[in-house]
Amino acid sequence: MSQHRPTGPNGRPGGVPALPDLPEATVARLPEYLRALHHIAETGNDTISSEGLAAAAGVNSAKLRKDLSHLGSYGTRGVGYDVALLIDQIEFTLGLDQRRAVALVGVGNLGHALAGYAGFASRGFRIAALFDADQARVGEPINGLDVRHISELAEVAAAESIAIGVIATPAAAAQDVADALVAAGVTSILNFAPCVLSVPEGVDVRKVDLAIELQILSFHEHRKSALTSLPGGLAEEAVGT
Amino acid sequence: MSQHRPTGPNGRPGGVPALPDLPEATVARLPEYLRALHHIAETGNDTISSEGLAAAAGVNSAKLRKDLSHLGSYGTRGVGYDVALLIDQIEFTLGLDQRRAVALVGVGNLGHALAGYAGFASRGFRIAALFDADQARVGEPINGLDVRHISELAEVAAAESIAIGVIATPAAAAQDVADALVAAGVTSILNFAPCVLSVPEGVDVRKVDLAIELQILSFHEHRKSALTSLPGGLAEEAVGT
DNA sequence: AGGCGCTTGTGAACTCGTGCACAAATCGCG
DNA sequence: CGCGATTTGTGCACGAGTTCACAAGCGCCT
Repeated sequence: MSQHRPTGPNGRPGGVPALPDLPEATVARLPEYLRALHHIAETGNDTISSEGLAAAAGVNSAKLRKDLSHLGSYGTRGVGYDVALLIDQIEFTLGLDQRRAVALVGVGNLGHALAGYAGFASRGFRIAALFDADQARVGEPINGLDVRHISELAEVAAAESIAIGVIATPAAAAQDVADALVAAGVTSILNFAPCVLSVPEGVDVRKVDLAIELQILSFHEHRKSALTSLPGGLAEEAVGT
Repeated sequence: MSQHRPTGPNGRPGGVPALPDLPEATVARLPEYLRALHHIAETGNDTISSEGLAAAAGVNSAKLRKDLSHLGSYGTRGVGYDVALLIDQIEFTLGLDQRRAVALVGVGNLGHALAGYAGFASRGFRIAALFDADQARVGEPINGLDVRHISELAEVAAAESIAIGVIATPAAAAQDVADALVAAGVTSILNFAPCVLSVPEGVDVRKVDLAIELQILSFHEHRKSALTSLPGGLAEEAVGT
């Protein structure tokens, strides 16, 4: 990640973090900008215009500029943005200057794949432990880590200072796992199980449901095929992410 | 899925589909309502109030009512919604009354897991074919399906009338795969590769990036830990999905 | 038959997000 | 040194989405 911590223009003076209260929509796009910036850095470019970065991230350039302006003024008019500086700045904002430890619960079909997903390691995270409720799976080595029983969660979470948990269990087990994660001090959960989790205030939950994504696409398919039999054109652009 | 196709109140008369031009935000929530409804149906309930369904789907009840009102008037005042009728209605709207064929490209770590994910089959989709560019993987049987070489894509897509494609390849290959899918007649793509795809007008793309989800959680972690050292309380609710 | 309690459906205010369009700032060149 | 080309940062208007609050409708009980 970042070596030097720039105290750029309008940088947070006196070591007090800014906490500029970013719009949620902006936060959701920052990771995309970050990925695009890393890609641009690899091609050897030192600076990039808002137009170029916006294209690489698949967004409107005005939106990108407004998003970045929320972090502070890190561009140079007439020139563009310093790629390395912007990478550092976004990584700091996202809290990626420290490599965060993640607990993964459920090493079934999907959990297995997640445990081996290189994208986590390369983008700021370290899968610190794997858990499962099935005693038959406990002890199994996956990607250099032994699966542990869910009952050890609290102990391991404390030892590894884990604050983020990933749930990749069947829906029926997900709420129990979420409760256990919260009890172990986890305050952010990524839920792959197709169900709603209830968690105490202060705990963030994000949900990824693969079937839902397909169902949304199905709707648009349905709509498109209905349109072909109607007079109006079939103008439709890629649906927002 | 649905057996009978109800022509409910204000139902589309004369076989002309309604196409009520649903707000995109509503479309994105319908699958969640559908999942909750199936769950409620399993518990034996025939009707459900907006309050109850909203709780099961994790949303505000006013929002739920407005969403459902876009599909037409399928509730009964003083009573609630007929569960079976609503399921049929949402499935029709999402185009799930036909089981849609899906092509999965890339049977690496993640693709393997997706190929075996039971949630697709149980929620309206049929993985019709698996593809990979690596000749070493071609022929490998996964979950009852043989992996085929990507060059066969167009042929198979036509034979199986595949309109939806899933990309689970490395980012470097994703654009080529997307081009091949579009050439094969696919008009909806679910992209798991961490990159922006460019596709012609009329093709829908949805992106799922697992690392991005974690990075968004990381931001909130970062923010929470910064807040603990500040005067104000740490009030924060679960972040929107 | 009539009234009462409950629940839906929706008008209206409000918040949030987006995109245009332009002023301000910076660089390079003559 | 000044001017023009270029690009950022942002004020403003617009549109989408959310939430409140309540009228309209339905069933049940007396």
